[in-house]
Amino acid sequence: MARITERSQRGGHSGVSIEDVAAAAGVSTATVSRAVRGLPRVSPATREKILEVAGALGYVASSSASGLATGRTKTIGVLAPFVSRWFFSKAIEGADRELHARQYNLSLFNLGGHGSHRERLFSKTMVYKQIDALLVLCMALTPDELDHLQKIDIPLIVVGGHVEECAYIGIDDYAASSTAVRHLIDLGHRDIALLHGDDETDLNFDVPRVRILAFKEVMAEAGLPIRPEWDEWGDFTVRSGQEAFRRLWERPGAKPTAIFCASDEMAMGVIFEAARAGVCVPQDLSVVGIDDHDFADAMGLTTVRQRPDEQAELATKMLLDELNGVAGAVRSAVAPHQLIVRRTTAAPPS
Amino acid sequence: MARITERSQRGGHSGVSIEDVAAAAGVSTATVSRAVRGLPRVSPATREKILEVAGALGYVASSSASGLATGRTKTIGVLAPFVSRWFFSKAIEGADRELHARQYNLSLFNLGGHGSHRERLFSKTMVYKQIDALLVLCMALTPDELDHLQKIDIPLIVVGGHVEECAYIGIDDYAASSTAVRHLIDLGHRDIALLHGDDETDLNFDVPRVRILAFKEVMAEAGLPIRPEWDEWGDFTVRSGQEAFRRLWERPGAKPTAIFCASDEMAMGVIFEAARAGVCVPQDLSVVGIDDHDFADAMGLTTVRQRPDEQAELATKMLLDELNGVAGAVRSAVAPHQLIVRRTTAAPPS
DNA sequence: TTGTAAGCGTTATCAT
DNA sequence: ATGATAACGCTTACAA
Repeated sequence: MARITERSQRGGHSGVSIEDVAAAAGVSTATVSRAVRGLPRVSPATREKILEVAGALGYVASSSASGLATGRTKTIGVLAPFVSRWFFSKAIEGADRELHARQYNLSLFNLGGHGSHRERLFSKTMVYKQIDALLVLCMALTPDELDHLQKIDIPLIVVGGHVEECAYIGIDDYAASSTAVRHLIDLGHRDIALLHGDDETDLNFDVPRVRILAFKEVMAEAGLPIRPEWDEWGDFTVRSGQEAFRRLWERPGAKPTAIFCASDEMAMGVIFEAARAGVCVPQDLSVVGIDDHDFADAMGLTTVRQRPDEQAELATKMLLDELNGVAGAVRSAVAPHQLIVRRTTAAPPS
Repeated sequence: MARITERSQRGGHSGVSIEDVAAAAGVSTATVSRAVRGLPRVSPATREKILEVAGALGYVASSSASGLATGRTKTIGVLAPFVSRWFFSKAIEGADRELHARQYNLSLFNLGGHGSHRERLFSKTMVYKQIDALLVLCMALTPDELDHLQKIDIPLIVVGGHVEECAYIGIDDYAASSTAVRHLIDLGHRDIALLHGDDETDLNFDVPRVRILAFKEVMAEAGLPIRPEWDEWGDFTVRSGQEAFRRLWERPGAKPTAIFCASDEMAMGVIFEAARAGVCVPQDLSVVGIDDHDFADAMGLTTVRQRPDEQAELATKMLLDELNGVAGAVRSAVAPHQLIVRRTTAAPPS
């Protein structure tokens, strides 16, 4: 009682508890709890009064307290190797949309690509017991990490790439890549270079491999040669695209008339650098990417569109459904992709 | 006791509590608590044993429980109008770095630009009582929202723009803009267009205004005319830069020889569209932006660099220091900027 | 150095 | 429909 008074005198707002509301409304805390959560077994009159009092007092439940009582934190974790790259920022946006629409919080864990503070995150208190479910964005997990997550035993889903034994949402990378390469071939290209993603780094795991495979098989299918000296790699960034182009053009010998890039950012790097080198796109060189990055339209980049935000949104929905008791809500699904032909691809010079 | 056994049989890992550890180590929960948190008053031997047991059991404290007990959630909230735009994603990255390095969690709230689910976020349970401090990224707050935040009474800081009565970290927008415009003037330009940020939208609040002001004053100072028909606006996106360029070039009459853009993304839009229109940059048109976006280097964009990640990192540090008892740790500070001359600016055509 | 026990603010189970 | 009351798992005086 003394405490309640103290608080009221202090100016209220800061620490009004359910008890304060109960006292002010002349009911028990149990009733307040039901009322504010919209649960049944509260008479309309009581509910109204409680809501009014609660509003006036600026009451909002302590998440720690209800978390303790219910065992659920109402927040889901999002694990990402980067946040400022297109795919990831879009995915985060999508997850956030769904999460906040359903009154959940989003706890972001940026692993920073190459296992920097990575170990700490997994083995320590962080992820664990702070979240009800986990959304993993496009990154490989070590067996250890996987094991750890398994033990935590919370709903888990990965977006944008396959992880063994985990449900995942993503496009059909093989089909998407094939589409892009075939587009080039249909245009009449025979000398096609490949700019694939880095295989050494841990992120994007087998996504790069699948894209490489698709390229090779489609080329072979069409009876076209695959030249090792036209097989370049990058790490999905613009800069690596620039560097790849430079290496390609500095090397003596014939030049390709087209290049298939495993991501739009790399494709853009190629285009920027081609412009500097006086190589005209698409007259001298056709460029196709994958993603449909925000800038792709402005640059006229031909690409295969995917929507990471929608993928993440769907994944989040599944997680939340699972948490709400829908058993089996979390399941793998393949997201759509679509070839978008713009101005960086054309028939090869004759 | 019965419960402990049940749990152990269930497979352990999922719900080991401090009591389980205490029992297994033959000490009290108080001692375990001290030991795992590295507090003094625990003999080396006991500590070692406890840590060992805790490790074996896979114990990690429940954040809800300790949150309840201590009144601190160990998470700070980050409010952003967007997450997939350069400034914001970089800032989030910076905040995350500092936060996770100091064992804090980052709870992300994406307000989505124009007050969409915005009201809900502020007036409801979300932000409130879930976080120990708040980092606001470059957005205006309504008086209501401000009032609300004031009442919550947690450390607050804003990055990337001024909000009344709040500590903020950001570059000196006036100086940065002046530098950019002066660069153009020094190059010999007299016919300079302005592509400023949208004033109507709520984000970036007075940042646009300051940049406009700087442009006008520097122009006036140099005795240069400001033509209303060369005063275009955008919303900081590439697309809006493209549209602005189109409007500028479709309009009959003389064309500027240079354009000062209030952001790199808009500058890029201008450049892309100029290329399509056959206008050569920088021969026909010099373009300067602000930001030093990830793509700026690849495109050769002359710009004024700022580092949102470092700004957010500093802001976060201040917040954390304040939480750790350093009174007055949260204070306004101006972040550095630097003119980076690249290849989109040159002397005007003679 | 270590233990006891009283909170912390909710939720949930039973009664009533 | 409403109210006691026992958890929930941890922290923290205060004792020992």
